[in-house]
Amino acid sequence: MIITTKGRYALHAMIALAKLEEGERVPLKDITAGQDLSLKYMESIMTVLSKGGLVESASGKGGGYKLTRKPEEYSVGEILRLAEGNISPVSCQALDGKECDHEGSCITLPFWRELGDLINDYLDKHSLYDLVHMSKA
Amino acid sequence: MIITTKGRYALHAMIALAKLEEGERVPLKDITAGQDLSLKYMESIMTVLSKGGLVESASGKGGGYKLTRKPEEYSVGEILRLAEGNISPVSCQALDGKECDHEGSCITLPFWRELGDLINDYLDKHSLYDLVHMSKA
DNA sequence: TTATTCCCCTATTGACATAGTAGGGAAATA
DNA sequence: TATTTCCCTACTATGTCAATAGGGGAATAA
Repeated sequence: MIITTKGRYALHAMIALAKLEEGERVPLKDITAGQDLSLKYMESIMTVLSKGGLVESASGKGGGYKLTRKPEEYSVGEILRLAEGNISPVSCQALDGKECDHEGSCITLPFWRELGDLINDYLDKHSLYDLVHMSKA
Repeated sequence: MIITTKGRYALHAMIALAKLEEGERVPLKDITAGQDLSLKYMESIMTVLSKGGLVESASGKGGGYKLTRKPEEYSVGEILRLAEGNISPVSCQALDGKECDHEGSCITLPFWRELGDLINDYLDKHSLYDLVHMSKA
């Protein structure tokens, strides 16, 4: 599985934030509401998104999270790559080219590389905005 | 990881068979030669390929495996799907639609579905022949 | 008949990733 | 003062992947 629950939670959180009014913030507990997982787990995910600069956080009363850009300025790819760490269809590519050097070069490597590119292209050409408005189609 | 070592071993075995002369058979131990994994493990993979009709087997002395069709008549996709069981980028799709029915319908589902289709299309449009001759390019 | 080779089944192991839960303390801020 | 993010740690449970190992049966060619 390339995309795990972690990436999906991150994406759903971003979608939730994308639906807010300009300037509005949402605290963790409201993001988590509805989905049955602990605040703590969602917190760890939001922290990654925050450190990566995809969302902005504010402490204290009235605080919470909000997007740093407009929904159309995020690609699904960057969100997922940040949350997942690594998105690649085969393990050979995941590692820094350490594996698969037995017997010189692997015949299938370019094939996997192209597949990886294909996937990333797809994820990059869709924006968060697209995702939010997809259901309306 | 969508594609695991199992799928890759299967693919490499098929590539090895594709390089044979017409009618020639290769026993398990020759397929495994070079790669450092047990006969038994490779055997389990070959059994799947055989049951799936992708290769033909013959017992006894002089026996072994060979392709049932020409290399250009296999798509990489069918080989991988057979070996892996399931190739899909997200777990929601992997299950028989059991999950993700919380709250009616998931916004991102069509997005994942399209990604899955994209991947399968890519895998299906490349043949075993392509793979064998890729390195010569 | 004997060696070879596939076929099928079972058991076991180790490693690693995924998927969470839980708790506490510090700092910011309305 | 309450709320809320931030940051850290520890723990567990489950599952999948990746193999290794062993044994018995059946086909088949030399």
